[in-house]
Amino acid sequence: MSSRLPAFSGLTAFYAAVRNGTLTGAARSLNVSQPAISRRIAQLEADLGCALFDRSHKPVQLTDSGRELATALRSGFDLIETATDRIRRAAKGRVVTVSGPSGFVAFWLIPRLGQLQEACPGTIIRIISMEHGEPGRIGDVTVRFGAQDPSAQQEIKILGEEVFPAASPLYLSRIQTPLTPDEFSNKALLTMEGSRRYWYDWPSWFDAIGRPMPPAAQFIDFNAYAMVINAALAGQGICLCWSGLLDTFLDSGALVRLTHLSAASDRGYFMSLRDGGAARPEAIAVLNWIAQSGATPAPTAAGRLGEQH
Amino acid sequence: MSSRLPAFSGLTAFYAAVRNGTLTGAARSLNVSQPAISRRIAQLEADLGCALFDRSHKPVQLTDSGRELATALRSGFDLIETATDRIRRAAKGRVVTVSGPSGFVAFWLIPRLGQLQEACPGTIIRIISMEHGEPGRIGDVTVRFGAQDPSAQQEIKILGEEVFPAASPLYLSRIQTPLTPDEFSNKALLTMEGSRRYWYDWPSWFDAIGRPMPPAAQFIDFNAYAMVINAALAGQGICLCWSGLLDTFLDSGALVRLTHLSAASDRGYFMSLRDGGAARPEAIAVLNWIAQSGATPAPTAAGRLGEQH
DNA sequence: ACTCATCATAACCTCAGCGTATAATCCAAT
DNA sequence: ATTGGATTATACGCTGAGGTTATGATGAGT
Repeated sequence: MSSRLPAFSGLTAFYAAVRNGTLTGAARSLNVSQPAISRRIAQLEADLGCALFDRSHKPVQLTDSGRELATALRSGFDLIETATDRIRRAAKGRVVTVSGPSGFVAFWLIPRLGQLQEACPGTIIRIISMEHGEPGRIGDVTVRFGAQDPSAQQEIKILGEEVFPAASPLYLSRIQTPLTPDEFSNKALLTMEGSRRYWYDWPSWFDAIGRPMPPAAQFIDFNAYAMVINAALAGQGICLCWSGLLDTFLDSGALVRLTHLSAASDRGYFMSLRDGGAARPEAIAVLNWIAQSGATPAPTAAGRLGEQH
Repeated sequence: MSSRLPAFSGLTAFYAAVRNGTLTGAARSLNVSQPAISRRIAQLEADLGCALFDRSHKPVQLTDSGRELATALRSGFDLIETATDRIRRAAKGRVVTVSGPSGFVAFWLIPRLGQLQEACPGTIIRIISMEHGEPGRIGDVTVRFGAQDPSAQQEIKILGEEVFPAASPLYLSRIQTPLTPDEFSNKALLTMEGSRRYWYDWPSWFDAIGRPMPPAAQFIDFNAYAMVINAALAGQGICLCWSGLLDTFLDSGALVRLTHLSAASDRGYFMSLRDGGAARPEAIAVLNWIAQSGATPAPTAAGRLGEQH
């Protein structure tokens, strides 16, 4: 590009003044101070060698040269803005956003991200971790944990809730093994702080397996499930594991299941498309891949979304 | 303008890369370093959400998005550049550049600039001060000092060379007045340093009036006539005055002519149009105004340029 | 395998361009 | 004619955006 084009800071300041009617209005619209606009336009006028505004009036009025430049800038900027908008939308169309509870994201989704990317070339996966209770639906594909909601739009259950205790070999090496639930007294039990009974915690787990809560258990609280698991992996105590969520750690032996006993409910991880039937094909492809990779073998009666017969 | 337009620093860097074929070539053409171009384009790509160049090749190749953006930028920048070029040329057409010896500029032309502007509304007068010996012709209207050049294109003599000594009242109050040339001994004579005998200096002035150079005169040298006159105005000595040039100071009494004796030659200030008969009307108008304002009443035989019967 | 050109990134530096303060000026209302 | 408010221009001080250099990674040609 020739150096004959003026500095764009001046052109954009000038054009903002044209559209806003005053230099003060241009400053507001560009989020700078009014003197900044004044100087930029003065520099542009020095470069061009003539006034673009008639300053014998307040607010300023365009000169003939200013009018000519404004027309060219409108056309030129519109061309560029239209092209960049199309490019941004095309790029955004290749982005599929998946949101879910932080535990699910950290321990189920992210470990499988490489496989997901390979399964969906050309799609950029964007992940948003959400805590329980955050409002609304964010992202093209949304995963939530909870009970089935019969009035909700179509959801796929990808993991049910089956919970059992586990600990790391490091922890177990410091205490006798195997450790049965009856022997949890005086043991460190890792738990989610501020639990709202939307999932099993230690008391409700023991209740579900029909055993009393062990006396003198020591609770260590965290405010995110990822921190609970990180503490368990570090050998700091016994955690509750959701079946299917921590398979990578259980399979690798980084965590060891402590008993065949488990508590189960009809809750689970449910996945849905924010836009339902109007979802983009890229989003449907991501949802289908997650569904077929989920530990729960049987999807809900709606089956795979997007498939037609 | 919407904030949706990307930063122009990125757009211009990208477009320069497209036109130059490589980022390195873009850096050269924009006079910045190659890393600066690299970062600017990276920021643009982050804003747009996609790659504009395919970097698995050297040099880089445009992606589909890059090609689309390049097309839009070519059109948009061309519109803007064409408009700004027209505006610059129109503005430049209103500019008439007058060049002349620094003494003439400082003491004759600039004091009359207000009147000239009033006589030529819509014309921007641009003045270039030149020292003797500088090459060529600069400016639409050129004033030179020297002898008439019969082979030169049409010139108007605006001031002849008639030279006499003068001093300020401040200086004269410190010495006896009136001061005749015979009494210049031991007086401070202000002179142009490095005089090349193209105009009167003190020795040649005394020779011209048929009197001996006064012994024991004290010369104070300056390298510009304007400095000589400023020193005289400040009461530091006696200067040589060119008639017609310093009328404003003589008329106001800031300088006082010391003798009716003067030296004269056929040299003088000659004015011409760089473009001769092809000069723009604005330039012709400026030349005519200067000619009619000059102290020399009779122009050369060619008369006023640009006048038709 | 080697060499060269091209490109990306880290670390450091500085001045272009910002904001604030304030004065000048136009315009509408009184 | 006066006044108050809005708009614009300019001086001064400050800082972080964007430059540079150094250097490593990588593609392409030989």
